[in-house]
Amino acid sequence: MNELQHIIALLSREIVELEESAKEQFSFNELTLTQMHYLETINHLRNPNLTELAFDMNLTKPSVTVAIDKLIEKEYVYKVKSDEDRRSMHLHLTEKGKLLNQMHDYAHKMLAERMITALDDSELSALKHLLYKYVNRK
Amino acid sequence: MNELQHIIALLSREIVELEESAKEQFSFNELTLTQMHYLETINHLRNPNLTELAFDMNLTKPSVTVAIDKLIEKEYVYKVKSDEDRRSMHLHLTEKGKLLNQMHDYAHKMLAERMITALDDSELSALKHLLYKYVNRK
DNA sequence: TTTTTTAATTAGAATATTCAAATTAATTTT
DNA sequence: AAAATTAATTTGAATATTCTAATTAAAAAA
Repeated sequence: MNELQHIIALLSREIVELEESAKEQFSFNELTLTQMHYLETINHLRNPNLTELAFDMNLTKPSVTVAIDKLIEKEYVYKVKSDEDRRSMHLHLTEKGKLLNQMHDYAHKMLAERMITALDDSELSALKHLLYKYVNRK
Repeated sequence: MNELQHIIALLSREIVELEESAKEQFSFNELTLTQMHYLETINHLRNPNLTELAFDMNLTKPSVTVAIDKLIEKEYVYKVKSDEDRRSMHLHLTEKGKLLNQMHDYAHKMLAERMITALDDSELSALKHLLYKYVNRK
């Protein structure tokens, strides 16, 4: 197999593991995997309305309505009626829901720290520069 | 925020997106998110028995028995009775279940290709070298 | 060899997840 | 202004997910 692809596979696996252990640190234990996925998607789409969320997740609107009701009940999400279209409800994460981001931050911080430990200053600066160039490609 | 951590966040997001779009390429549509998670974990643990799988996923054994029955029904998994302990059942992915790995490979290949496109030869070789050093740290 | 422990399963029940069909309320088209 | 469309919800139902308690069969300990 392509060597770069192999290295990416290892790195990718490490990121997944860090995210999973971060999830255990934070007390998201009261949420199912599916509910976590709803929160992730709401976060990623930045306050989508219900139709947008359903479309992105390949689910029907009734399914999403019911799922969101439960996340509202558990205080991870709240709805805001749109001013432009009074039929439309935008979904927001509550402070509790936003812990999700802290969880991701924690995982990313762990990886950054491991890189700092594993590489010396010049290597680290070179890696940072190269990854920076990659993620900011047009 | 730490700059390296920020770059890692972007890279991490990109990997997640590539994995998700790879999932759509392959026809795993007949599986739920949870069932995918079972397959991922079986793959990662390399043919665990039921007890090991339940422990790793923080679930009870009856829950896992039932979930695995469905994945066997759908022909993604099969069980093999252990020779060392005839009570124990080891879980294996079928050929259909192993498509999961091809899916991951596809996502990693996409990322590798994007890196090849975004960087020139010397940059790419430097990046490969640095990531190699990182993932192979003791 | 009898007792205890362990791996997995079965049974039965609660909650979660999802959908199609019908409804309500607001917006857009005619 | 009336008709058609659209966003979200409610209703009712099927399947998935999970658990506790009880059972079966094999292994380990007494």
